[in-house]
Amino acid sequence: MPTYRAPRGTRDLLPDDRAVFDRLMRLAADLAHRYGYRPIETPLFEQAAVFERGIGEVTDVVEKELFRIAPRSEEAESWALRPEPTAGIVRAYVQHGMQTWPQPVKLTTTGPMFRYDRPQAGRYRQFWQFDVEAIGDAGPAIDAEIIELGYRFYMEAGVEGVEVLVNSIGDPACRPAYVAQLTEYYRGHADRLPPTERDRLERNVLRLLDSKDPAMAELNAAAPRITDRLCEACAAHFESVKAHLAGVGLAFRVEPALVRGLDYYTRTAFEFYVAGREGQQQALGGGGRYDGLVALLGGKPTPGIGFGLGLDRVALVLAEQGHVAPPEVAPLAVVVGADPDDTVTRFRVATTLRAARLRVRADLARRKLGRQLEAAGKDGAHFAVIIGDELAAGDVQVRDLQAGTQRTVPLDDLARELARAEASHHHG
RNA sequence: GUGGCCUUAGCUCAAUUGGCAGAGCAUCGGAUUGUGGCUCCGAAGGUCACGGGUUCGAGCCCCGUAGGCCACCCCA
Repeated sequence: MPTYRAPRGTRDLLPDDRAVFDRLMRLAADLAHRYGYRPIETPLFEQAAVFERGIGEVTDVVEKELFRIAPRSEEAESWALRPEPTAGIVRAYVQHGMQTWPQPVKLTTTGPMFRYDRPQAGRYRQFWQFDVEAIGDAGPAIDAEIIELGYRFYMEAGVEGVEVLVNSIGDPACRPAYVAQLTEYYRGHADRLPPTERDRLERNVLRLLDSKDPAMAELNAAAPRITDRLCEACAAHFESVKAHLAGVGLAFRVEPALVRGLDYYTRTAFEFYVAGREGQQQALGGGGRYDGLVALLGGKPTPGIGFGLGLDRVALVLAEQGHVAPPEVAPLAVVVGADPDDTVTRFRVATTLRAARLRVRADLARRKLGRQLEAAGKDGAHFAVIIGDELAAGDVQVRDLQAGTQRTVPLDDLARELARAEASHHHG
């Protein structure tokens, strides 16, 4: 029983896990770059008010999941670890006057987020998101670009069975009326609401729509739909988003029950979902438009849209779908020696090869040659450089561990020979 | 935050109605001392998650705690 362990809901990404994340993060960076989004890095923590104001005081994320940092006595600031990246990025947009940059400002970041949830498979207190934001463009085309970018991430990552769900949740012009109507509808059927659902009626009516309670199915099917109650501007925007998606052949499903957990969303909401897996962590990512957020955080009224994709869940689903981690890049050569104690020479030869920019491991453990070669084989190294008595004549043995062949090479030619072998290996 | 199931070596798992904690893999070492993969031999590795209780005796029964998982809640 270890004395110390990783905190609840966190985990260590061991080299094999980290290799998967590396690949995903490289793909994320490459895709964002391809689409013209520039990397940004904001702090892992912010003034708590950034999240309280931005995300909404009465959301679950702020009410019960925010990782608050106890303020030091001499400081008034109340801080919290970021539960999502958008609020911090928008804060940076306002702070640095990005409204004077060419609009829209297209930004991306990938990193850990923190939520004080009860952990489960695919649900962690520290989790990684690939995030993309376009701030300063109200048009529907950018919505489609972002949705398509997110979908492409899953495709290029190799995730199978990703579905794209889209909806419009209206704006301040039409949503209040819809919410009122929906509240009235459910109140009229209050006697049919399970107790837990009755609580949500007053807190967040929209949440009733995506209830998993079977008792709600019939009631929800007959509930008024936001897509039927959008104002003219929102309806036109939504139609255009769908037309843009159809224009690039991207399959999507309109899901009227798709609502978002954070207050700042307006109009377009979307989610990437993978069906048919064990467990309920089927939402791989999601996002939406947040036309009110910049103003909420002290900037001029500025539209924005973005998404966050959960890398932990992508890694989980990839593993479930049978995708294995890419093999670690094995060293080109391992320097071994007949004299177990002569680590000086092994270290020196390896250093020379590394200076020639070759990927070389030195076996510095004091074990006999057979064990050194065994370890080199397990490493997957292509060559073993064997140092023995030939060194007196300025030679070493170079053994091809895959072919089982071996030949004498002058130490002076070693780097050149290995470099040539590596080049021909890569091109052959 | 609610309920349920689970926790034995680094990993995957055994252990009779309560009666001396084991295997495979991995690790390290050996097989007449300068050659890996195969094979054989050996070693190390455990507070049976942690803390109490019952009992002559607890990995096994009871209570609590922690962690994991599942369903909620929520979301990525």
